[in-house]
Formats: sequence, C-alpha cells, structure tokens
Amino acid sequence: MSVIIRRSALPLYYQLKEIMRGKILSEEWKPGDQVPSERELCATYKLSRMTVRQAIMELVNEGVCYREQGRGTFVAQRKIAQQLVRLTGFTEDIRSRGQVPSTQVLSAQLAPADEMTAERLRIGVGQPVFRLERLRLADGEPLAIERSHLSFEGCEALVEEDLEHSSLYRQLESKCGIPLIEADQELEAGLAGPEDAALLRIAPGSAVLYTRRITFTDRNQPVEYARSVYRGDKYTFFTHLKREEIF
Amino acid sequence: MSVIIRRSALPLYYQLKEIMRGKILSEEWKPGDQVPSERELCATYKLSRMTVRQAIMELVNEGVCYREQGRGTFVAQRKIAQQLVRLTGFTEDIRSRGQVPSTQVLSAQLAPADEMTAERLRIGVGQPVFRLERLRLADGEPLAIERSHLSFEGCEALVEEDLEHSSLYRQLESKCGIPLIEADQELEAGLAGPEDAALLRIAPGSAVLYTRRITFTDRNQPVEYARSVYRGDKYTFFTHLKREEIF
DNA sequence: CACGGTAAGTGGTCTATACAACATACTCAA
DNA sequence: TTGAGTATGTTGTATAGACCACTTACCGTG
Repeated sequence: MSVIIRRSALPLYYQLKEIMRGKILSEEWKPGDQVPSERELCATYKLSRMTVRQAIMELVNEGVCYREQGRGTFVAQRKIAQQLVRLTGFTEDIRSRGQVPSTQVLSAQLAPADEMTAERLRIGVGQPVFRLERLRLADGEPLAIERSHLSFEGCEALVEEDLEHSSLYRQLESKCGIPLIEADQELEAGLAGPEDAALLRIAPGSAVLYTRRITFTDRNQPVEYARSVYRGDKYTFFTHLKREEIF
Repeated sequence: MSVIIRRSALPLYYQLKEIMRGKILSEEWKPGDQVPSERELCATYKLSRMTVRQAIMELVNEGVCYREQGRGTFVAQRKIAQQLVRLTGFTEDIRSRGQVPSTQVLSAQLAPADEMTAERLRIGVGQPVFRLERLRLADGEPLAIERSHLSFEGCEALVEEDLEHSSLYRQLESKCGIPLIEADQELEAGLAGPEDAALLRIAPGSAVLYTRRITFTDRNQPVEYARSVYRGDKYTFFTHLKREEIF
C-alpha cells in the first residue's frame, strides 16, 4: 500500500497512517528524521489537513512519532517500553526464557459472552466471542492453561486457524490486522482445582498462579480477555517498577 | 471550572475535557453511564462538533471514556492499573486501594549478609545489612510478611527509627536522602508454611503469593532486597504491559 | 560583529458543513 | 404476533478555510 484508494472501505486517514507506518518500518524514515509537514502530506496525497492530522495524531498516540510545535513531526526512537514490562504472549514469553513452547488446543469455538467477559470486552452479554482453551507447555511439560475470549470484527475466522503451531498474538497482528498495544493484568495466588490439576499433571491443592489479562488494541479497544492458570512451582512472573509516574 | 471561558489561554477543547473529567471524578457521571452526545455538548457549551470531538477523543485515549458507533459515549470502568505499575511501598500500595495500612515490627537489627542477599545487593558476604521483618496489615487484618534487607551508607541509623508508624520508603527518601528510582520484582505462587501461616492467621498450605524485590537508587545501585509473603485470598497484584514492537 | 525585526514554515486550535455507518425504537403490514 | 421497513439519534469520516503560537533562518541596521 503506497497510494490512497479513495473508494476503499478503509478510511483515508487510516490508509495514510499505514503508509507512514510502512515508511518508518522500512527505515525509509528513520528514528529522529523529520517527516513531511502536514501541508506537504495534504498536497502529496490530496487530503484535507484534518484528515492528515488524524493519521499523524494516531501515530503520536501510539508512540511512533512525536511532534514539536513550530518545528515539525519526527519519527520517535524505537524504545517504547524497554523498561516497562513487555506485552508478550505465551509463545514469546517462554522462548525468551530459553525454553521451547508448545500447545494443545483443548477447545476452540464461538460462544455467547457471559456477563464477566462481556463487561471486560465492553460488548453485550450473549454477543458471540471466540473462546479458546489451550494447554501450554514448556519443554514438553504442562505449564499453564490459558482460556482466552476474543471479540473483534472478523474473530470468527479464528476457528479455521491452526492455533497449535502458531502464536495467537502473531496471528492477530499479521493476519487479522489487530495491533496489540497494551494490556492490564492481574495476578493472584491460588490452589489448583481437580480439573486444572489433572491437566497440569500436579496434585490438586498445589500452588498455582492465576492471571487475568485484558489486551487492548488501538484506541483502548479491548480485544482479548484471558484467564490463565500457571503451575506455581514452574513459573515466576517478572516485572519492573518505576518510581516516577505520569500524573 | 464548569463553564467555558472563551478568552482563556486554555484551549476550548481542553476546558471541556477537564469539565467532563470533573463530572466523572465527582461521580456525577458514573462508570457505564452514557455521557451527553457530541451534538448535545455542542449546544450546551456553544462549541463546534470537531472541538467537542477532540475533547472526547483525548478522554478516550486516556481510557476515561469509550465510544460505540451508533450508540454513544460512555464512562469507562475505573482503571486501577494506571498507577499500579508504580514502585510503591506497602503503605502507599494499600492506601491507594482504599484500605488502612498498619505494621507490626517483628524484628529490626543489623546482621551480616548471607550469600543470597549479598549477591542481590552487590556487597560482600558478611557485610552488615539492616534486616527488618514486619507483619503488614490492611484494615487491621494481616496481609503480608515483609523481610527487607537494606544496605547503604548510614543504614545503621534505621535501627533508631520508628518503623511501625511511618513508611520505610518515605524515610529512605526524606530522612536518608536515598531516592528510590526503580525495582525488579518477581512473583510466584506458593503454599504457606506453618510459621508464616500462623503470622498471617491462615491455615498452613493456604495459597500465598511470594514476591522478591530488588529496589535501586540512582546509578542502578541496589539498596533493598525484600522477600514478602502475601495472603493469596486477599491480595491481587496489578500490572500494565506494553507492546514493544511497532506493528 | 551583535542585535532585533521580519518572513516563512511548522504544528495548534476552531468553525461550519456534509454525508456515511451503525444502533435502536417505532410503525405498519402480512 | 411477527417481520420488514423507517425514522431518528448516535458516532465516524472528510472537506475547506481561518487564525494563532511557536521556531528558525535570514536580513538589515546599529
């Protein structure tokens, strides 16, 4: 995509945003570079200034660009959250620990959202969500059970996908065009119930780590609500805290 | 501020945004409520729709509101996460959850560092560290046991301090001049041993959350190594994750 | 050379308008 | 009663233009 298609179903500002993102990813525009001014972009792509601004503003919100009044718009350094905790799926997480991740899909189906899920995903109760239940293994040993609920335009298509041999997060980002931006996560200690214990091959009453995560795409739109159960003896969660805070 | 001042130095959209934020904070508009439509706000405050939209869009980006096309704009559920990636001590943490923190000092003394502690604090084995063992309560109920090891120039002075009625982190920052910058923390689920269970007034074998934290002052100098045990049924840890890549 | 003013270029704010896309409630006919 | 269509109200997208605030470079004057 390098030109604007005016009769496309995609909004013009979105097309421009993706064109710009492409130039940044391809290093045509490098970190620190000044990007063309709003008025230049208007002329180049035959768009009104407000439309161009919307494209740029969204890139700024995502931390891809930054602006300085009177100077211009620039490509941000690529460092967004080095020190904050990275949002990773199980696959990436386990790989970064030097282990080999694998997966058994326990169930994958469309189902109506229950009350809790609907609230988290900000949809109506009973709206269809894609429910995915997977046993996650590290080095062949069961490590966690992950119960995901996904809701977005076109999430039904996930039923067709092979989710045993590819990362769900990667699929969302590349195939579905859902960029994952951030997530809120809760962690809690608990005891394994009989079913979970059997799946994880531990004794009932063993220590487990419960996590609940809401993953957001752009504009703070929730797309995934996932509840997981990790073996307490095999999994440690790392986080990094900073004293300074915005606000 | 409850009216728009047109000759103010503050942008109109900003004034409107703060008016709306005020109504949300004061609970005039509660989570889940629909806020007035764009056109209503235009009429009420005599602003153009784009100006109103900018105010709303910023609140959406901050996660204060969310919008649904064709339905309206709504107040989002209170987000706990925003402030909880912050490095906080127990006192601040519990206060921000709306509970009352209190403390029983179990022991406070200078002692030689054991191997594990010495490694974390980057000092020699046997060097003196200040060891502080405290039972932490929320609303009068035992919530956690915290075992801190501190090492810095002048840490002996802590023996004299009243650590039952004041925050350790506050003392470090104000009295000792040790600015706390960041921390690495690990979390793990486990089962309560008999001693810890007795202190926390739970049954042995109950679920507990183990945390280990290394707190750094400037120049990445470690000053505290703390191991804590939290009641699993009373404590949830919140964190916020950000995606690193720009996809 | 130093300084101040100016012009040009940038993003920031704001208005007014139009139509599209979507959700919901209502009406009316089968 | 049920269903399709419609009216209305919502947000989403897009345009064109205006003026403001800020930054920078240039130019002329002292």
